[in-house]
Amino acid sequence: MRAAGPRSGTITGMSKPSPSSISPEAAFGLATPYRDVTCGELRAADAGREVRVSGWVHRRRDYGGLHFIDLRDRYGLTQIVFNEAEAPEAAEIAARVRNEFVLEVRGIVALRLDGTANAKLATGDIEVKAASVTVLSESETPPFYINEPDAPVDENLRLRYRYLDIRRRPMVERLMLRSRMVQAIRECHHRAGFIEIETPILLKSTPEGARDFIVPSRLQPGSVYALPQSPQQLKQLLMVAGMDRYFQIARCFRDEDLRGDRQPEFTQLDLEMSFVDEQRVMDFVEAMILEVSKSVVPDRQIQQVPFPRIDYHEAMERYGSDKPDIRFGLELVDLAPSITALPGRGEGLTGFRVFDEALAAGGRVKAIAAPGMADSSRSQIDELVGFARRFGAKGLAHVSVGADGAGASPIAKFLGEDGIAAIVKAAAAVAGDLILIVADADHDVVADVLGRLRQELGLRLGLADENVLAYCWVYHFPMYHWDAEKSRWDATHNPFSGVVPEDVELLVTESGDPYAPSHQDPAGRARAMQYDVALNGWELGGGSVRIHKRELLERSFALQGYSLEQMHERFGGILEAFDYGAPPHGGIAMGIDRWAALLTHQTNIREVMAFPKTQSGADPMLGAPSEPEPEQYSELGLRFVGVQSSSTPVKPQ
RNA sequence: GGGCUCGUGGUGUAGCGGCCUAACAUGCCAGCCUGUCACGCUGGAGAUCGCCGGUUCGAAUCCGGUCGAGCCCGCCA
Repeated sequence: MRAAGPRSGTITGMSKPSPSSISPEAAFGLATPYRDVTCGELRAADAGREVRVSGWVHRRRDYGGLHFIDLRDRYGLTQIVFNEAEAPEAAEIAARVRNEFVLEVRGIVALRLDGTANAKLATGDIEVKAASVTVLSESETPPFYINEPDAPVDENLRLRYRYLDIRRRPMVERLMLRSRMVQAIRECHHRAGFIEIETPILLKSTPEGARDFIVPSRLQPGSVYALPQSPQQLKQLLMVAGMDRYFQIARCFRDEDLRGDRQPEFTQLDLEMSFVDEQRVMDFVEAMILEVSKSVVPDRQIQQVPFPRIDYHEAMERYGSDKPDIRFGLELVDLAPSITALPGRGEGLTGFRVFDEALAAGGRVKAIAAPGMADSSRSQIDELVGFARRFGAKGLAHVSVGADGAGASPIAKFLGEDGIAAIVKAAAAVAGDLILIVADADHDVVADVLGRLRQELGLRLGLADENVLAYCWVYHFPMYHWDAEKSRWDATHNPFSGVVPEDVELLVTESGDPYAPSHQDPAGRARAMQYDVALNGWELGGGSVRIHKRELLERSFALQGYSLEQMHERFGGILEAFDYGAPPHGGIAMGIDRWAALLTHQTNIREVMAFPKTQSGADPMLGAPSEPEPEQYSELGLRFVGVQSSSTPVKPQ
């Protein structure tokens, strides 16, 4: 089983490459000095061919004088037969080979014996009768199953041996799908006249948004670069530069805590277009998304085309989310109109103090009706109450609808039978429903809690069809939200987002001093020319038509609490650029990892990344992050003085 | 910064105060087997139960700490 002696008849081992003598087709082909065909391509029609194949030993079946080896590569599996009677030398090697050895096999393609074809394999009609075999590489016993796609493996172990994990079929398929996806994206953009431009990874730090990753400069000790959170400013500068349509598959970095859908480095499809309005950007992006989806996952049903376009306020009212999962209903219902109009209570009162106080404070009482949950146990209800409390609700009232269609509830003693009946009617609830009610003075809390409950219950109750892709747009987000701590209006998405034309006049302060924003400012009502695209309850991407006039940009920045000096300190480059003829422009950024995850039925973007990090930002395979060498410190003029947090760097193994 | 869950032969799990000299499956090793494809049969090796400390007559099991992983809140668009 040690590598067989010198190989004859192949060109491996040749030490002096000569000028090419093969055709471009052959050069682009998969054949190499080690193989004529891959492990996935032989068919019945190939019977009789003499071939070389190379790959990994996927599985062995040993019958003494007869050995089967399934040889594996990225393209598939091919069964190799070693027969002691026909090729004793090869059979002897085969008997001693183990899983994950790398072999080169020469032999004849043969139809399998009658009744022994394997319908589960694309190559199942044939096998290669081995004439000779070379062990190209031996392997230790792998630390987990590579040949059983469904076997669960501890994720840390997978990451530590990622190169083995990637050999497993599900990972191969996900990475191949992602590659096809990016290819389809590129094709769409090139067809639409976009040009792909790379932007720097070493950028200037901006204190806005997420925490930057910092790279110290050796040439300018004491100064740092920042890794891009996104190429936002650069793509706008490319529009000023007249590139008209730019895109990039861009790596982005954010030094924030990780989640299943968040890694410190991730990939965005970043694009920007000149001379466009919201409609034009959304039209292109939607067409591109459709084409990519159809090309990559042709069997997945797309819920609605054209994609629904939902106004932000409507999204919050109906779904309690700015990234609604529209595969199912379970919509939020406003109960206030029905339960404040009943006889026998005071004007506008419901009789239930919790509701009345919320409404009196300008809040809301809203509900969802969960089908089939009326018979929930006390502990199941308690669990839902706990869920609601985690997200800021003070409580969660419920009404269960019995077989007769009548509601029963602990709060019936406050609301009265007619109050409960009004709730059942308003919620359009039917027998078996459990109506869940949140009341709060803060509308955002009501929407958020019910929105999360809606999403959670939609998945738990199986209301969301896993095969459906439900894309939708949410547009006209508020320009700003009030940052009480810093006493300024904070950009909801990005500080360059444009305001919808009819709201331009709202970009003023109540005091009249543009640098003295307050909570009462009309700016709080201004809507942005900003759109997000959501897929099955995940935010896939977001963008906007930008402000391209310097005067308006300065007004918007003033509301965001930037003095003139700060504005120039942070955004001087782009402000100056806007003095030299900026075209109207807009664009979007989409999370490639999230998109790939959703297209492969994953809930975790690590599953579509070749080398992701753990939740503590570590790479268990490479041992990153690691301590720098002392020379690296001194060259950069740095010294480690300790950290306040308790996180400990991971030691390389 | 916080909450929850998990850590037992190579892998995945069971065991949750004494009956554990730690079980099962698979993998691994050896032998047999010429038509299998998760081959089969026989035999064998392999874990001081993440680590440290405590409680107890007795700890894989209970408690505290710590390290690591995952999910979530905060954070992040």
